[in-house]
Amino acid sequence: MGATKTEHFTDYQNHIATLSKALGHPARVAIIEYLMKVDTCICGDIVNELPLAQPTVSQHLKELKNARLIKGNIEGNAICYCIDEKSMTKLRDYFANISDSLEKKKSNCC
Amino acid sequence: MGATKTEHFTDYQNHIATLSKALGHPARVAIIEYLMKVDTCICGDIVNELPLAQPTVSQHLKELKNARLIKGNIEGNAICYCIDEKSMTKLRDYFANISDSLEKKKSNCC
DNA sequence: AAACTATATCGTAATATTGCAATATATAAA
DNA sequence: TTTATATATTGCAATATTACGATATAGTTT
Repeated sequence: MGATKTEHFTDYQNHIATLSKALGHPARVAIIEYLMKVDTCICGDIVNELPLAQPTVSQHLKELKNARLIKGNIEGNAICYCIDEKSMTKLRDYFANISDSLEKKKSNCC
Repeated sequence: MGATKTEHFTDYQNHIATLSKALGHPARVAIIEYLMKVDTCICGDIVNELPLAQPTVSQHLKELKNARLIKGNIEGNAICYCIDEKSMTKLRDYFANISDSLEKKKSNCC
């Protein structure tokens, strides 16, 4: 036990869960927000923005990268991180679909 | 260590993280999908839909309820669960905002 | 080459999550 | 009131996550 039984669920369910899980930590939400704020993608200094040690930030960046929420390009010495538009679009579409369906149904049983 | 340092982040960041985290497990995504599918809110039998034991499902439902992604009304013997529209709207708005901003910027640096 | 800078990895401790059997609770049906 | 049904809670084992100091890696600068 302790391990998620991913094999029992559909690829789509696992994918949405992976994307959501990656955003399931305030530090990672903060990283996304920072990447949005700086407009152009930044090369480093996310560490200075967050109240966490460098290895911790690196770990969070890795998780966002594994989930494909961000991309990282090597830029000489530093690494240039930015948001992966595709994944964000996927999440937007997922929740938009749910929200719109609920609005149409107006199921007011609860 | 091991505990998330929530106090270092904004309420908004923590809120988005909480909602995302709640959907960060395929079983909970499956529950949401099931609640969408059955149109009217169901009273039980989610357990029969999932490849997990009853206490495990109950626990997942509790987490979705804690995050306010679903609501549960006592209906005699059983409990009537359904999606909380407000939280879904919040997530939709969050990701729509990010997606739209990215589209406008067209920051093609990565 | 040596020193500096930026980022990643390793190792480890603290805590959280996942999953389920056993059990509790509470309403419904007999 | 006994029995059945639906859901929650408890307790516990296995695993995952979070955080960070120490260290490694790799490019840059001097």
